[in-house]
Amino acid sequence: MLDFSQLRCFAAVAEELHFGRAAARLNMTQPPLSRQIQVLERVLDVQLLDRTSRSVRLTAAGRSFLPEALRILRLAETATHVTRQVAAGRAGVLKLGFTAASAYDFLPRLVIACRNAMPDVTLSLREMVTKDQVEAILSGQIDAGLIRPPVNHPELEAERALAEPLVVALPAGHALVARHSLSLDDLHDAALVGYAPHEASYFHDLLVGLFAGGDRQPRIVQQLTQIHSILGLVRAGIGLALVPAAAECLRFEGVAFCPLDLAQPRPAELHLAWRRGSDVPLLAHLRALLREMP
Amino acid sequence: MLDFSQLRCFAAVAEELHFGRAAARLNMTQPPLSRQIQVLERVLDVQLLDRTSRSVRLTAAGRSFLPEALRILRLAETATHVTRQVAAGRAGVLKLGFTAASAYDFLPRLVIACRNAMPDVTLSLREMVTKDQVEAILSGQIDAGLIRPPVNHPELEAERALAEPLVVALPAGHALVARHSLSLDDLHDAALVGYAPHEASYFHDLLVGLFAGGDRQPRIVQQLTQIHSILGLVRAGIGLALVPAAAECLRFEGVAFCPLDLAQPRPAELHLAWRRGSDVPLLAHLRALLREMP
DNA sequence: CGTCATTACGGAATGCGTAATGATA
DNA sequence: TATCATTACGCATTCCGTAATGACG
Repeated sequence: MLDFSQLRCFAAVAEELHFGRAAARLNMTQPPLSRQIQVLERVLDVQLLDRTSRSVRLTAAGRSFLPEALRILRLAETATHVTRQVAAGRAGVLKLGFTAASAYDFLPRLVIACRNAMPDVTLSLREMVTKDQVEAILSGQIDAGLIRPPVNHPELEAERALAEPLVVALPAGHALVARHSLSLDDLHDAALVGYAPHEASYFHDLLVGLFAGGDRQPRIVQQLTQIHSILGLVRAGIGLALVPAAAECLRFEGVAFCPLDLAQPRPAELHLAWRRGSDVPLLAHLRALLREMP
Repeated sequence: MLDFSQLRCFAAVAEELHFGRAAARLNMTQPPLSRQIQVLERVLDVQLLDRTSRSVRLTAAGRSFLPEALRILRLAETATHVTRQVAAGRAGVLKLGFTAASAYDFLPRLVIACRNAMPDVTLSLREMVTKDQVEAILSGQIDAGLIRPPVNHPELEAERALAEPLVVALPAGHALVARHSLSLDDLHDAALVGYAPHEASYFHDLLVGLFAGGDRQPRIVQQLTQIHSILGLVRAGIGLALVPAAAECLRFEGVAFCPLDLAQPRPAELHLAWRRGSDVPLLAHLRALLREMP
């Protein structure tokens, strides 16, 4: 069967057209080189070289085989190199899930940082809600996911990637638009567009927690899942909404944003989750990258 | 260093994800298979498989290496196949020189016949005058050439590829156009556009031979090299010309052709020439093809 | 305790290098 | 006769297969 060492021998002889020089180039003596070529010719059942004791010339078949041999050798070379890079986490593909809201500001910054730090790495991105990401991580469809906490599946590990403030979204003409900042007290009378308890449980629970213990609860007039849909209702005057600060990136026409003062200034968290004991080398680099991000 | 057998072993295990089944597929026992994988991993300095005594899984590096390994194996397979085909003369490139006149009729027929008989063969064609073709064959720039005889260089061999009649080219309004055929006698008074003695020595000598011994020589009013140029002069009424029958394929406007009766009915020969002892396997097939051509 | 990957070990084959041979100008 | 590819031969290494070991359910 074909053999890399035979290919190297043939390439050397074909380029030198001289067994002695080729052997020197290969750090070996002529006799074994001679035999390697003979074996290769027997394996192929094709004469590659016309040789007398005075001259060595390529046959037509040899001329056709030489570039193929070089190509195979080059391919083997790059394959080993790339594989080492992948093993070291400096190259390859990382399949990453993300929630819609993280795409507004955080994800693009992550992609840019990744491209700068690891140019040979490709992020394969898929938008999914948190629950689907957990499934996808467990089944191996994605290597990691940017999800809303808490991550309490025993097969998963996670760490915080981002914590951002909440802001109040108001319709452009609203009386509170003029304020520099708002507190929860300012919202106690307001109609609020809220989050669906199952599909957007993280923000739903966050809101419930914020208002827990207060005398008067705000009126939740709708419950939605996606932030851009919520802003649409805000714009239509259905109510105000509490959204993560990244929502301001949307520049939603007819919607204004106002900072919200809270005891916990950055309550909206995004975590990176992955399967416990994952052997994807890229993951370690991605986590290092996340920790360095502002 | 990398090894084809290791690649085959890895491919089998990566596809089966089971050393036992992979070993069976490779017609070997598990232990050497195990070691081949270990050696491959040491050569690459990369772990390709995660294996417990209960399960075998690919690592990220292994997933990236598998398609490369398969590609290398496939390439090696096709390279051996193609090389065998080239050696057998059923594939490859044959660099063929040809004279301008042979391109009118003979060369296209040869190309078609070649394509039908040997679909994996490419003819690389170069128009050159006979003298240049001889040089090009000797220097290896072309493998063979369609040239005008005689071929008397000791390093060359040749055989006749084609013998065609001569025809008389006349301007459209010429008195002799009405004739069904002409003889040399009909031309003894005529002005003739002839061939340059050096650049077109074959046709020059042919004409000289034809009229040798006759009482009155025709008047050679011009000496050119290329047939299409000669026909241009014929059309302008400068004189008649004797050209190979293939020239009729040109459909030169304002030029008529008339058969020429000669003792030797097909005096214009085209030969295939090649370097003596050429080892180009395709050449044998091309010669066989030529002999079968009408 | 059964399955499956790995390690241990003995024998065969492969491959190197040195020395001898053969062919060619 | 000098050069250069090939054949001959001895030695070390590699690699297979059988047998033993070890890990995991």
